[in-house]
Order: sequence, then structure tokens, then C-alpha cells
Amino acid sequence: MASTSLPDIHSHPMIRKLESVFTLSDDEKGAILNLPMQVVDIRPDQDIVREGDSPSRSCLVLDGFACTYKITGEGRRQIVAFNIVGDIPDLQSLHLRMLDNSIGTLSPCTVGFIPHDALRTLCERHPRIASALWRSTLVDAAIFREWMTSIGRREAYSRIAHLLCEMLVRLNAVEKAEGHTCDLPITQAEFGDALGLSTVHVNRIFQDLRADGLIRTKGTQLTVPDWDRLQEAGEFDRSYLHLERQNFRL
Amino acid sequence: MASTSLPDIHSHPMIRKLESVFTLSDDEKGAILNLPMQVVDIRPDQDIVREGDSPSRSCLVLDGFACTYKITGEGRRQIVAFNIVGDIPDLQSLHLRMLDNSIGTLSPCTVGFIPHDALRTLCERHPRIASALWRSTLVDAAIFREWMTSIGRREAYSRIAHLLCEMLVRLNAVEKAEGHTCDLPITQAEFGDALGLSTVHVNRIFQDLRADGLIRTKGTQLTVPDWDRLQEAGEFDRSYLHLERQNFRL
DNA sequence: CCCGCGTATTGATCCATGTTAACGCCCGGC
DNA sequence: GCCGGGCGTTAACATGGATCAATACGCGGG
Repeated sequence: MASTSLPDIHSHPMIRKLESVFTLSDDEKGAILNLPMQVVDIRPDQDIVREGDSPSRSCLVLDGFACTYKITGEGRRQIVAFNIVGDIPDLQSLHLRMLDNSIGTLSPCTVGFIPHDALRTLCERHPRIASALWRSTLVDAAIFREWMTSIGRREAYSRIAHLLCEMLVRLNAVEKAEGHTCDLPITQAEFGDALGLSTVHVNRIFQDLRADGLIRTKGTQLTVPDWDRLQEAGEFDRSYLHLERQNFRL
Repeated sequence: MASTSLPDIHSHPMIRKLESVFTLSDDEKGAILNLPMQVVDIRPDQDIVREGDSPSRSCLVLDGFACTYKITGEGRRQIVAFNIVGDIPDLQSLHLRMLDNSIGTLSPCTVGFIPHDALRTLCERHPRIASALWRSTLVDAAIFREWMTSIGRREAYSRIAHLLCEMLVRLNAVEKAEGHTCDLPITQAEFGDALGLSTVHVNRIFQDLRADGLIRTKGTQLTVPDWDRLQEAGEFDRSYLHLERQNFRL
């Protein structure tokens, strides 16, 4: 599969992501740019891969919002992660035969499928890239731990505040937010599925957050007028995101 | 630091764990056996490492039960993982500068501290071991996802049933259970902290599970008289544990 | 054999959040 | 400009689980 060439080197989301940890050599950058990648556009609310699949490739989110989720025996959905540009939400399938979760789009998405063979070769030849990819799966795990803590031990108000803080910081890190404003094409029902709350309750709390002046929304756009108070409300401390070399205005 | 030599090759928990995925060469086994390891006994309810630490070594659980946890701003505890023999609960610190969680003992524990240097060298020289360690952090993440789903979307009864199934399967995998019986030195308060429930409610549900004939307890010992029904009650499907080559009686 | 302490158990009451069911708004398609 | 569907909003009511406060049990130490 030929790779669709991207405008310039720094716009490759994988390079951008890895460079947030350390500087890549030209050789390493070249190896990434030469990865075979099948680029596909996907409509909203479509599954990219399904629980039980044994994919032979992983998907890199090039644009849009996706989510990782599981469905309960009773048919209830738990979203365990929101995936944004640069994320490789099923990188785990490189080492685990069977997917234990599904991944679906929330908004229109562009994703790049990269064969496992190519990734394995990349890792063998470039140990630093292998480490960086390992690291990125460890950051994902850190986010899981934080979400678990939110869902298990924080009340709805701070749970939502926390998630909004996280999304804003992560989107800033990939330049998909301008300061305290970002586009967040996530419905209240989807927030509920991520936070273990009902849609109705999410709605109630959103109104409280607005009334308290912590957030403002306009369509899918979120603005945070009082970043400090939102962080307090959510007990948000970004260190679990393990961001390094970030150029935050936040 | 000299390694305390262990009885025989197969009793090294790390070898046993890695061999559950693929067969190690003698060379690989030797490298693991030669890892420098400081062996320490730790009393119950002691922290092994704390959130915010930047350790230069990782700890391998050699015996006993430990847990990974976070404390909320309001001082509430969320246990995000139970650690048993063979687990390396802070392996992540090999690639992430700062720990985003604490790890503490539940029962008396023996742990082995292995310097990061030694682990990094091991990974460089033995790529298959590196992959296996990466894999094991991915399995940990899969367990996080499953717990999140339980906490977010399952009611208390099936949440507890699910966790008991998981512990029994994991303990069987490391030969720390005999069929449907195992020693589980975890208090009801600790179960509560792991499941996002109050101690009182955990107690009530345990009584329901006993009354329904799904479990029996005697001190810290758990017996599951009806494995099928317990699995149903917890919607338990072990595939997320990604066990391979297991010799289950279960 | 008794004491003391951590853990399990119980009962009463409260409340955060779920459920159900309308209704309304906005936006894209025709 | 109207229609339809998804999403947000509201209200009334139900409930799982939290909290608080005793009380009981089991076990190691003296």
C-alpha cells in the first residue's frame, strides 16, 4: 500500500507525538515517513475495529475524534478512552493477539492503517522508537488509572470537570485547541458513557458548570473562562499525562 | 547488589511469567537469573513506592499481595490494581519519569527491586524479553479497561463477582490457587476501594453472594462452589487477561 | 483465659444519580 | 420554507448505594 504523502515532515502526527518526548534523528524520521500507511476517511459513529478482532495492522488517528469502548453483557457501553490526532488506539494489538475492546469514530475521522509487520521492523531497527511507542502505551494506561479513580471515587461534578481539563490539555498538546477554547465533538450521551453517568445527569451537571462560570459551550465548541477553578473543581493535576516539552499557554 | 538465589530456575516468578507467553532460551533465562535484585520483606499496609516518586528501580512481587492505588483530593482511595506474584507493578517507571500512583502491601510481601539500568540492558540485549515486558504492561492496561467498565457500568453484585473471578483465574495462572479455592488476604474495605463501593455495601453483597451459593469464605480463604454461575453473575470472560498456554483446571 | 483491635455485620436514614417520558431546538436536505 | 432526526433540556419519580452509628466476632498477645 502506498503511503499518502503528507504536507511536511512535522505534520506527521506520529513524528509530532514522538518528538514531544525526545528529538528524532533524520534517519528515524525517515523510517516513520516511509511507513506504509493506508489512509481512510470514516464517517461518524462507525466502528474502526471491533472487540474480538485480531487485526494485522494498527490505526493511527490522523484527524477527528474516536473512542475506545467496551459493551457490557447488559448492553451498556463504557467508553474507556477518547482518541485524538496522533493516537494509535490499538497499538496494543501489536503484542496481544485479540482485541479486548472496540474502537469507533465520534466525528468524521481520517485514520491511517499501518501493518504490524512494518511496525515490528521499525521497532527492531530503531530501538528508541520502540521505547517511545512503549512509553505511549504506558501513558494511555496512566490515563486509564486516572479515569478509574474519577469514576470510582469522584462525584459527577468533579468527574466532568476533570475530563474537560484533560481533553483541553491533550488537545493543546497537539495544537488542536487555542488556549482555553477547543472543538469537542462529543455528545452528552458520550460523556455519560465515558464517565459512568446517565445522559440526563451529565446534562444537569453541564448546566451547573455553566451556571458556576466554569465553562461555556457553543455547539461543539468548549470555552473555559476560569481555568483555575475548573482544575480545582476536577482536582485536575496534569502530571499523569506525562507530557514533556510542551508549549502550553495553559 | 547480589541477587538472593532462588531454589530453581522455574521458581523465578519473572521467568514463569514470561514463559506463559513463549519459551525462553537458556541464554534469556540466564540473563533474567543474573539480574541484580534486592530482596526485601515488607509488612502489611506499608507503601512500597509513593505517587510522585521517581524511582531508579522497579519492584517485582515475589510473594504476597500488594495493590496500586491513587488518593483523591478529598482523601478517598481508589485501588486500581491488585498485584500478585510475578507482577512488576511499577514497570512503567522504566519509561515514565514520575510515578502517578502509589503501591502498597496488603499482606506481608517479599519484593525484589531491580535497577532500571539492569532492565534496560536486558531489553537491549534480549529484544524478545523487551517485547514480553511491553506485552505485560499491555495486559495490565487491558485489566484497567475491564475494571473501568465494571466500575462505570456494572452494578455492585456483578462488579464483585467479576473481580472474584478475575482474582481466581490470575491466582490459578501463577499456581497460587487450587482449583476453585484460593487465599485472598483482601479486606472488604479494600474491595470497596477497588470497586468504588462503600465497605458496608461490599459486606451486604458478599452476604448475597454467599446466600446465592456463589461463594464461600473462611477467614481469608475463598471457595467458589459454582464457578459457572459466578462467571455469569459477573459477566466474566477471561479473554481480556490475554493468558496463553495456561494449564487451567478452571 | 481475657483483652484489645481490626474487621465483619446490622439497621436506619439520606441522597446522588438513574429512569422514563416529554418537549424543544437547531441544522441539513429537499 | 418545511420536514425530520439527532441532541439538549426538563420534570417527576424511583433506587442503588452512601453514611452514620452501633454491635459482634475472631484472633494474636499477654
